Amino acid sequence: MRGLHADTGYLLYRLGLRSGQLFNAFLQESGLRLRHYAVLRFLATTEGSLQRELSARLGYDPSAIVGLVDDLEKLGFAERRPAPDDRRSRIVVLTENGRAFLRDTDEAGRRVTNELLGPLDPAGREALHALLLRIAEDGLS
Amino acid sequence: MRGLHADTGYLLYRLGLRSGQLFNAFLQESGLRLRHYAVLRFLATTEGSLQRELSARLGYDPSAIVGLVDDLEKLGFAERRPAPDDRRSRIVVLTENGRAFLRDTDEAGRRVTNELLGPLDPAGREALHALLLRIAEDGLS
DNA sequence: GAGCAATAATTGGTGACGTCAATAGTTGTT
DNA sequence: AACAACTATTGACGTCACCAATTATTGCTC
Repeated sequence: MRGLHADTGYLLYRLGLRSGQLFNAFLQESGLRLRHYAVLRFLATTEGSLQRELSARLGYDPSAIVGLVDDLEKLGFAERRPAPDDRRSRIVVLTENGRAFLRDTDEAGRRVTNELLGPLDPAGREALHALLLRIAEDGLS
Repeated sequence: MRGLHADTGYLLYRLGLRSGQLFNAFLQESGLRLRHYAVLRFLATTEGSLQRELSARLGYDPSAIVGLVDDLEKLGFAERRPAPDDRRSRIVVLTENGRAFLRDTDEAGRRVTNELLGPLDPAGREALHALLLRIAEDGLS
């Protein structure tokens, strides 16, 4: 009989949970949650994105994007702009406040990752990241 | 500005989600979910365990354990027995049916893991598992 | 150019899940 | 004998993933 942690998939599941919890705890003081942060980080790479695009790239349901962008707009971190070529679409862009927030929290985010990856040396972290990326590319954005 | 997948913690979070979804899909036909499966697998390693112990080792809230063991009892995969030395405690043990279920689904579980780790060669999987184990030992059971 | 399928954002509902507070029964301690 | 600590349990609340339906708009097609 295989042990509890003999399965890589199960390990991933459990560690993913813990990772999400750590991130959410760190974001709590900002009034945001992990999902908001993911949207912000994605917006920072795109110079404006359709909500449909956010949904596809982040893997969140379109209906989830609505509320997330709502919250970010309320905080002044992002805003919806009409798409010039398609009036169905909204283009979500990062505001200057949003950019500042990302700058301010960047270091704290790193601390969280450090805590999570505690027992790993730099080489181990590098290796882990590379392996996860290879899995993620197969299905995730 | 760091990219979306530049952060190992976030990657872990997203892949953990996907892993959980895959496992749940595979378990759906059995009427169980991932959490039940985790309990069964843990029970298979212990020859009887207090609910309190299940909670601590699996990281689920004590109140969650109640429902999980209820379900497993209904399916005949586990049963509660009174603890001889402490009448507050119940000892949860795997039944023969539960053991058979684990045997039957073991191979299907491996298939799920294979799907998840698709792009990785055996050496990569081995390395990933070792790295995850080292992280897991620091906090998880 | 009128009708129609497809699409973007949105709303609403359902079930799983993590978390916390409270309770009943039991144990150990003082 | 009284009281703090502990086990299992119940209940409530908010978040989240998932799915169906709706509105406004676009592009296709006949």
